[in-house]
Amino acid sequence: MSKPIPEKYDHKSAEQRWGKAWSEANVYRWDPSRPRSETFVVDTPPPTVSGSLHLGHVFSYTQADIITRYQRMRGKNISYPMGWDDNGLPTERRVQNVFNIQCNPNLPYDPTWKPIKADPNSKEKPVIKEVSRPNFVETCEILTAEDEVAFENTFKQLGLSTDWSRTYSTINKLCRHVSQLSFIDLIEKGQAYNVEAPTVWDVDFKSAVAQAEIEDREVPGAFHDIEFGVEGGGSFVISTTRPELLAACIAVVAHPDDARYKPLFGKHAITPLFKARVPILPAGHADPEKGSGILMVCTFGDVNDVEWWKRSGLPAKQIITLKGTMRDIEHGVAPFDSTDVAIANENYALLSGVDIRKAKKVVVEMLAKPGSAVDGSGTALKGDPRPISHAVKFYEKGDRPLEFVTTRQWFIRTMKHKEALIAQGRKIQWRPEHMRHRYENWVEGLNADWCISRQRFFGIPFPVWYPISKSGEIQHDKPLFAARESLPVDPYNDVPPGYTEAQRNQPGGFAGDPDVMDTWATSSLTPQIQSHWLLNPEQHRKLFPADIRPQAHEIIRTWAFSTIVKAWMHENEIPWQSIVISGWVLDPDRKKMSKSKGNVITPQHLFDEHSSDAVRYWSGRARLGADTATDPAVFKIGSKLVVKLFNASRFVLMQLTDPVPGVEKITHPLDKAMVSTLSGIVAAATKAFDEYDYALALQITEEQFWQFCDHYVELVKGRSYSEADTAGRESAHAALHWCLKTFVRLFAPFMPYITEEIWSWRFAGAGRDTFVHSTKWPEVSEVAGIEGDPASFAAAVEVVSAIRATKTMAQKGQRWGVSALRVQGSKENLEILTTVLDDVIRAGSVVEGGTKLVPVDGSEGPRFGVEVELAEA
RNA sequence: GGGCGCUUAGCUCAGUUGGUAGAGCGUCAGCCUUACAAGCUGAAUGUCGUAGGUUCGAUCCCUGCAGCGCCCACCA
Repeated sequence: MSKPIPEKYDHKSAEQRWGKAWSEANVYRWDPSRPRSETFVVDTPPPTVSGSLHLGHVFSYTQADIITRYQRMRGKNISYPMGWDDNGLPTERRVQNVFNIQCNPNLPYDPTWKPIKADPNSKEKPVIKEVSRPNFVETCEILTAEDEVAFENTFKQLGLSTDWSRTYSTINKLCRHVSQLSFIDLIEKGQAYNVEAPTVWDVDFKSAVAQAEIEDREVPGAFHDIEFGVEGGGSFVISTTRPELLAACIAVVAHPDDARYKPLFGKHAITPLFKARVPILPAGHADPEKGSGILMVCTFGDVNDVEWWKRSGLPAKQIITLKGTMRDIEHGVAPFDSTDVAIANENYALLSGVDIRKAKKVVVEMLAKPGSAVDGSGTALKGDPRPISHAVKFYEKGDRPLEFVTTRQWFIRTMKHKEALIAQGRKIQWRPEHMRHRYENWVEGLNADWCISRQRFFGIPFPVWYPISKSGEIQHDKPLFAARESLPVDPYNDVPPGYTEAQRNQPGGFAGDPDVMDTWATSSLTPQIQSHWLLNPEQHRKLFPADIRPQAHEIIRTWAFSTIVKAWMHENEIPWQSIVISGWVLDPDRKKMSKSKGNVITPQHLFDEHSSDAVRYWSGRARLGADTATDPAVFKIGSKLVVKLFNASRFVLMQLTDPVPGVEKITHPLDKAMVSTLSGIVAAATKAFDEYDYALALQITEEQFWQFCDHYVELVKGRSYSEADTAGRESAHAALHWCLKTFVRLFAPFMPYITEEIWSWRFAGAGRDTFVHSTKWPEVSEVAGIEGDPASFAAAVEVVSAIRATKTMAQKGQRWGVSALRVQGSKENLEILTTVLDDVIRAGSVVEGGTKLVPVDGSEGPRFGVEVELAEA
């Protein structure tokens, strides 16, 4: 029953020992045989496998783990697999660098090829080898597997109770399968489509980007005042920050009520340099207060341009290429329409093929030249450019502003479903509740459908081919979709039904879709990946929708949003009952921890120095959604608590008889009071946990635990050691045992190692009770019928504290004797005190017969007046 | 410009049916007390951001304002 109790606690060996024991006993395995009603499903974030885990991961994953451990102790069958996000751009770049390879999707799979790591110290210019997409994916899996081992070790040391037997990675076959199924399903439901249209485009990555991946950055710019001519005479000045788009100008607009420009509406303007004849029209989005109040519409400068162009029916003048250069004049794009083709051509020749950053300078120089004005009388550029600072859209991983260019992309319809998506969000419990606003705010602000295609190589391909006409044109409007049964496919290595490989890229043959899916197109399916969705409908019913989605708040607009979209479109469901949002980890100066700031803290040395339990304690103290500063003091408090738990448990357990009396032996009023108080804590902690307020549960548990150590254990010591008072001793032992067992269970979700250690000494039993993490969460019913009066405990504490204070003021040790103790109080309060007076006298070292209780009237002020007389020696 | 959150002791933070302010850390003073000196005992510390309002009474409810942080939008 009981094991020898060690004298010192070594957290490092305990972490190793218990980690191994849990794993061998499969404590965290999901049991597929149990029904949905007994199951608790966690939709864990798959961390991006690149670099290392930092304290932010530790913080948020711990919070989810605490909730999950609580649910497990409540008897739930936990489904909690870890995933690795190794899909997408970060991995693609690393694989390229580490192996000196590049993906060429046009190559066939080469089963004999093996990746070789490049020497990172080599001074020679690397030779880049091109490999097929399947080879590239395999290489990626090799590289990420290494990181995944490191991640897994860190998470295991942290004590995450994930089911490591069910780990997935977002590029693996299962995820490719589910992602492609999702795509086909959305095609069939009419929610996915492809179209050639102006799309947000990153010129460095040469890929489309979704609205969710765009961020604003404040950058310097300058207003350039450019004079336009008016057909039939006259002129006006436009202020623009993007003079390089002048050649792409298709119209000029001003606000319908703007008196300055009203007379011009319906007329035509003539652009400088290119002498294009463009209409002057009213448009609501023009702000009379901004610039000169009149602006040019270019194809395409911003969202307004795109919107306006779509409605106008005017032909686009696309002058920016996918590479971020001005289109070549050879392709016959210049001069578009012009009233003076020769001059337009001459001017555009200077821009042809030029990088857009340089093009701005070139255009400005041309505009500043005498004679550049439309009527030839002076310069078209009026005055000097006026520097401003303004927000510009960037791809979140990019370095150059985004452009709008016309490309063919796959989209998922979100714009027309805003209402439904908000309604779905309202069916989900958000913790903290106010995070729901972020979601609704985002949905309401959507201005484009969700673009899911990326012009990258590494990722999940679209299960799509296109027929090629006899004349060699790829027929994008007649896509050939893979059959569901054939998934997953790679259209560059697999052949569409009815074709042969020989027909690939041939007139009359077919071509594979070259794009891959956006990472979020896969991450949006994490609940369905865990449940195996269409691949295993029975398992899906047991695991979908999930119970909780833990995640960070900055990815509400990406991960949470896209997951809600998919669950709704596929099955008209919410993906999870609750979404619990963790806050950010801030450095001690309250700045967000991030790689780019260089203030990232890695967890390993914190584990070593303070123990995993202490680091978890720090995470558990922070409330959901609250940004939390890294405070070394809190880690210290955590390790102090670990040590205290160890010492107090050791002390309590060593004084207990074997076997320990059952709770029915708890008869002493002080013991009953302690038990009742703690049972109240159990009820409150349980309620807090059910509302995902684990931090409150920890706070009240911790508070009560220190009370237990400082007061109860001290008060009860004498009785516990007593030879004479058998009933009193049994009562004390039974109470100490139940209280400690209860504290250990209450702390278990937060500090899995120290609690398991203590559990093993005396509490471990068979089956479910083998481990504290599989045992039952404490329940009030365990001590049903024991109704103590917490006031008696409080009375004892008050009087003992007064005795201690007297001794401390007298600079005496606490063992110093008390020759006389006089307590004044109301009759009722004295009666309460009397029930526990024996413990008070022993704990305070009061001489026999030295105690006097004096009843007084009135109950103002403190409950007792305590006079203490210290013994001479 | 729209939205959200925060503002309580030197520091980190608790404080919901509104009733004379709490914890830990730190500070100070003591104490080797039948576990724990990585301990124990005790002490000091706040016009609860600001200005109004509601109320017998406001840290808590309402309004304005300020500072900090975040999300979104605009960005010619």
